[in-house]
Amino acid sequence: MIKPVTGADATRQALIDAALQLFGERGYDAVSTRELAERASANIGSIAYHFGGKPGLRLACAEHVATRLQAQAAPAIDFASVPISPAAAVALMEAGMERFGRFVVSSREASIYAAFIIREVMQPGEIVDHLYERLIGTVHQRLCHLFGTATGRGAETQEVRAAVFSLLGQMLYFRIAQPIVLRRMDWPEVGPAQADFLVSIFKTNLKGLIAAYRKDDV
Amino acid sequence: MIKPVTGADATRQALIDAALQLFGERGYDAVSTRELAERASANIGSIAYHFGGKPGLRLACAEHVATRLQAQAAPAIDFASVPISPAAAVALMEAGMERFGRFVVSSREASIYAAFIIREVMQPGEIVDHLYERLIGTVHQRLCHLFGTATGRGAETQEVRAAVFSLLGQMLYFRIAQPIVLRRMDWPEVGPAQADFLVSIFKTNLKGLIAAYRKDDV
DNA sequence: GTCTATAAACAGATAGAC
DNA sequence: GTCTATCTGTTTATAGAC
Repeated sequence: MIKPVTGADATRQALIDAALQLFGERGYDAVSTRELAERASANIGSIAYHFGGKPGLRLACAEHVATRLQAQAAPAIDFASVPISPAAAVALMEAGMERFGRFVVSSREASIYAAFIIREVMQPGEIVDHLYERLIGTVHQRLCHLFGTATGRGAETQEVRAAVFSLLGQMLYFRIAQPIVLRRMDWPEVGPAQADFLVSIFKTNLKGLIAAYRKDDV
Repeated sequence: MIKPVTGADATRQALIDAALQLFGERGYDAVSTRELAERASANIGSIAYHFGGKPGLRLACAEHVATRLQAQAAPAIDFASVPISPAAAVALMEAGMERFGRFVVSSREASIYAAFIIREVMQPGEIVDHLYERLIGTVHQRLCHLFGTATGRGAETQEVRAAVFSLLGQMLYFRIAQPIVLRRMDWPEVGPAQADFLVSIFKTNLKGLIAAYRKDDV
């Protein structure tokens, strides 16, 4: 099965790329099918043909995001199901922050995905159900295993679950609120130097959180 | 100057209340003026009369949010300009987390404001400029003073600025992503018990962050 | 100030030519 | 598969009655 770089599949992918960007930037309802087709260099009818309509394109975007982010996060969390030592758990999380955190704050791809996801999360519906089951739930669960091991707590305690949300939430915030962050930090953009700095902040925060939740410390 | 509870001012306020809720829930572009007027028990023409049009109502919403949140945050940060001891700074921040954090995660008002703000932040324009100058910038600056004092660092260092964003970001995240949090935590809602728990999480995170950034520790 | 009628532009969906 | 023309409903803005 060879995928052609042009033709139907190319049009389909161009529509998803255009939709992810525009839905993320301005929200699903604010984007017209005409603008989507124009951005994708396709025609209006192609949306109905490939996805059945605008809602179908929205769901296809969610599937694309889930697949791509799952792949991005996999190296950092795939070892999360096997038993490991607390020190190894800490090392895995730091490596994950280094890799995934940098991706989140500096890549254009993550910018688009984060905006799409947060807009769906704010407007619960079938799309967010899909994202939770295919992406958010499993990633969070595996991170809980790592954080629970690192702190000597049960992976599925309420404290660990909430702490992992704190970790994920701050990363998402630095991505979503980047215009505000740039302004306050006096940065023109998030280039390599700024990404390095933010990754170091994430690591410091991670260390602080692990220390604060470590079982024998509380 | 006595404000009438009915008449022009009441209509104006009803429109702002309805707009804040609907803009936050579905986004500015997704809400029609007809629905706004209906929710506010007003007529469509009143939006043009009181605000000049839909964009004017949007700006009025931002002003209302900035004023209300500024008032909510004031008790926690108003002492932030006077010199205080590190221990006093820590105590002020913990008290602020207790008060403001509980307001953020459990009040309906904060839910509406947070959704409105995050949508504007994601779509930079004149509204977010207004919010930054009237609310975000000053609150962040004062929190930097507290956090800088608590950690023995300069209030305007990059590390302190970023750490304060981490603190604010996690609170905003728990509010914005509440549907996801409820699902993962197995909560039916954020009632008093859940709010207590989340506040305790915020406090633990604050302690962890302060410890991680304390000057003599790094 | 409040409310209604209407205008001009826009939306998504679809039938059908190629 | 691609593209266009068109249908039906909805959008914001506005003019004017009360």
